[in-house]
Amino acid sequence: MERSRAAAPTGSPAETPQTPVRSDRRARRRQETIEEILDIATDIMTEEGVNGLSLAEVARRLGVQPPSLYKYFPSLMAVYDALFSRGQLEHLDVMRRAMADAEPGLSALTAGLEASGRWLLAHRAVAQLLFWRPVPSFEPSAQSLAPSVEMVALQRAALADAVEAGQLGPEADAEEAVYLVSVLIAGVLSQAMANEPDLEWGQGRFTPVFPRLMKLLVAAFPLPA
Amino acid sequence: MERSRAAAPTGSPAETPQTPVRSDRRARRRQETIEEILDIATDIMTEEGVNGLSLAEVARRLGVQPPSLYKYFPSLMAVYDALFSRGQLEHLDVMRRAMADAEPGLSALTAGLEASGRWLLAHRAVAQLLFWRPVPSFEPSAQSLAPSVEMVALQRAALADAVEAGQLGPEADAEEAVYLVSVLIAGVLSQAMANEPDLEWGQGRFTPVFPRLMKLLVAAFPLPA
DNA sequence: GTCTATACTCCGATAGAC
DNA sequence: GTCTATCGGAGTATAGAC
Repeated sequence: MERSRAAAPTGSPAETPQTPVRSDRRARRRQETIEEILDIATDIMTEEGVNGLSLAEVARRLGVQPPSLYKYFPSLMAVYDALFSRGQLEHLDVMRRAMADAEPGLSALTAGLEASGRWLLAHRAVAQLLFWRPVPSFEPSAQSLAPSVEMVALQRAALADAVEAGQLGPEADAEEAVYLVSVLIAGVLSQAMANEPDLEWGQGRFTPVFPRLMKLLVAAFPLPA
Repeated sequence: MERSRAAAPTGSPAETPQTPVRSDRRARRRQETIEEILDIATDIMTEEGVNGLSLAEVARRLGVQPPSLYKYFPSLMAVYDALFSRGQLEHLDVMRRAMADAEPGLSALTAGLEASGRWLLAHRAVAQLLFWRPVPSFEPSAQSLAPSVEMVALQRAALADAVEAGQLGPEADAEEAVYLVSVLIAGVLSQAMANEPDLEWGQGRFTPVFPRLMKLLVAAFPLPA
C-alpha cells in the first residue's frame, strides 16, 4: 500500500496555482480513496455476508470517522451500486479476455465461461451481490446493469461461431441456447458456492463436471446428418 | 384463523385436574403459536430478505410485545434453526411423495426433482435459507441438517433403479452422478430465482429447459452397446 | 404467558466547527 | 476533507410485575 511521492516535487513554484495538474493529482488521490473504500467493503462482505456491510465498519477499518465517508459516497446504497458496477465491469473484462485468447467457437465459449467461474469463485461476495440480490433495499442503477447485455452478446456470438465451424447444430444459434448454457454454469457455481465455500475453480465435486457438461452441448444441439 | 373450541367442554368436572388432556390442549395451543410465528417469519423473509428477519417485526405482526416471543424461542437464531428444520422436512417430504407416485428409475428421479423445484420456487425465502446460507451468523444444527442425507439417498436409489431398468449406463450408479444431477437442478433454480422472481415452475426461460437437461443424462451415461 | 421498563449495542445520516 | 456532536431509529435480550 506504499504510495509513490517521487513525481512532481511539492515546492516547485514554476507552475501556476490552480492548474489542471494539481486537480489531476487531487482527483487521482480521491479515486484511490474510493477504490480503497470499495476494497474494504468487499472484505467486509466476504466476512460478514453481503448484508453485513456497514459504513461504520468501513470507517473503522479505513481509520476515519463515519461522516468522512459521505464525502465519497452519498449513502450506503451508493456504495453497493459502485461495488455492483465495478464487479460487473471486471467480470465482463475477464470473460472477454479469456474468449479472445481462445479459438473462436466452442473453445472460446468454454474458456470464457470457465474464466468467469474462476473469477466469480475468487470474488464470491461480489458474485452474490451481482446475481443473488441479497439486499432487497438495493436496486442496481440502469448504468450499472448495462455490461450484462454485453455478456449475453459475447456468448451469443460464440455460439454462432460454433455453429458456423460445424461444432454445434444450427439450433444452437439462438437465444434459448444462451439460457441453456447459463443454466449449466449457474448450476456449477451455485453448488460450489453453497457447498464448498473454501475451494476454488477446479477443486471439489462440482466445478470439475463443467467440461463434461459443455461436451453434452453437442448432444443437445446435434449436427445434422 | 378460527380455532375450534367445540371439543372438550370447559366445565366438565369428571376429569381430574392436571390431566394429560389439559396438558395436551396447552401443548397443542403452544405448538399452534409456534407454527404461527414461523409462518410470519417466512412472510417477513419473503418481503425483506432472509437477513431482514427480526423478532421485533414478528412481534409487531403477531400483535404481541417482543419479550413474549422469548417464551417460544430462546433467540433469533433458534427461530432460524426452526425455519431451517421445518423447511428441510417439508422439502424432503415433497420429493419423497413425488418419487413414490412415479415409475421407479428415471421417471421417479425427474418427478422428484421437478416437485422439489416447484416447491422451492413457491417457498423462495426458505429455499435461500436452506441452500444459500445468507445469514453468516447462523449455522444450522446437526439435527436440522439430517434430512439432506436422506435426499441424496433418494436420488442415488433412483439412479440405481434407472441403471437396472436399462435407462442409463452403469456409470450412473455412482456418487458423481448425483453431483451432476444436482448441478442441473441447481442451475435451473438459481437462474429462475435470480432472474424471474415472480414466476413459478414451468414458466419463463429457465425451468422449461429442465426436462431437456434430464434427457441429456442419457447422453452423459450412455448405455453399453 | 403476557406485559412494561430497561439496558445495551449498533446503524445511517446531518450540522457545523476547524 | 477531516473531525465532534448529535439526532433518530433499529434491534436483541433480560428483569420483574401481574
